[in-house]
Amino acid sequence: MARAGLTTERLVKAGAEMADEIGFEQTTPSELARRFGVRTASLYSHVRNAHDLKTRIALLALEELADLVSAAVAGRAGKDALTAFANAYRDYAHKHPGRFAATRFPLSPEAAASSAGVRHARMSRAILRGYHLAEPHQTHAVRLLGSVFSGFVGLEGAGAFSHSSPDPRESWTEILDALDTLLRTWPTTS
Amino acid sequence: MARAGLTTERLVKAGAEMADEIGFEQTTPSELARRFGVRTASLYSHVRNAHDLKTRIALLALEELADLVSAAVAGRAGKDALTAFANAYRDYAHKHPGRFAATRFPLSPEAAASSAGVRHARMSRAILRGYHLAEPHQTHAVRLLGSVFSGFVGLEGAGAFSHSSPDPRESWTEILDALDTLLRTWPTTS
DNA sequence: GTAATTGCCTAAACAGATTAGGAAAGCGCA
DNA sequence: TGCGCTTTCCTAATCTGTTTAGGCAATTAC
Repeated sequence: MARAGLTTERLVKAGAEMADEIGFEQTTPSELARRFGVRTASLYSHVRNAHDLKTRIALLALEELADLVSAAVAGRAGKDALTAFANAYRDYAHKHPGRFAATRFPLSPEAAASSAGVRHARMSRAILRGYHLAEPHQTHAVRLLGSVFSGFVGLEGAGAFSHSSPDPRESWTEILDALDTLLRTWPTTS
Repeated sequence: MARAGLTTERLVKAGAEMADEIGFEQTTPSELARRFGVRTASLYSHVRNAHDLKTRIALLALEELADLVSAAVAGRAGKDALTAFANAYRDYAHKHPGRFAATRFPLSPEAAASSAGVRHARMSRAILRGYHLAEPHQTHAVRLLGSVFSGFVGLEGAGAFSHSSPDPRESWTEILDALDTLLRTWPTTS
């Protein structure tokens, strides 16, 4: 019988594509096996279990996202960098909804430590370099940016903006304007 | 054999408590049946299926949250109302993590229409009344507030702030200050 | 007290996750 | 080329969760 050529990497890659097609929740070992034309049990030599598969997809997505954001931000500063970061993030979520959902999969401390989360944190701080915020204000601002991006894209994906006008893209643009203004005049009165 | 006294309402209520204890994902018909000391199949006279159970828990949580936020905001205006809204929201997520997760369960259009989502939207707009923003800026600001609250609490719950100082509460306070400033000086230059 | 109703049961089918052990494909090496 | 070793995928089996169909017993209504 011809072999299917399973490897951990191919499974995770295919799992990520599957997530974009049918949703991260529905990305299960059995469905993945179906796509490779093998029995479910055959995956277990390459992936520890269902949770491990999802973790690996999450790590892949975090790396991809970090690569894209990093490329988008390179050579930019100030508001230019802010919008490049934000748009790269949002574009990724739109093009790869399943992978984006995967980036929200709760990681174990060990998995989180080996993830691209560190790169994400560093990039957020890099954005703020042009705004000259001292600690602890910089950390607060990093957290605000993360909250806005994560929250907006999450709500948009959940359809929270679907039943009201105007188009979310207009809100996105105006919100980025507002954030830029806010960062330039951050109230450091604590 | 003595009856367990199952009703849809009791099941949903218990399901919500279960979600807070073991997580919304783990809130399944079989586990719920276990807690009531009945067979899983017995639930199916009161709840259509697993998805229906989760939807009902989500609707319950949305109502509860709307009640709490509404009570917190009553009689307040401006920054006072803003922080009351925000804190009620965040407190609920802390006290009821499972229910809060349930509020993010994707609802069908019909379920969403019959949900407390409308109340949430109305309350967000009420908050902004004190800031005198004209449309479409008010809508953009509503979406920003929703994004920040949802994003911050989501990230906090996922442990995204656990491995860096300072305490998220400090960020929360400073972010609310910043939002207040931002809303009072919203850049209407579109 | 009996009839109708309702509530929870048993039984069964089915799908997904996971483990153990087997057979055969492909590789390294004489 | 052919031998054995390793790896890959398989079968078989178990367990858990979801869901439907049909039955008996507890409650309610008269």
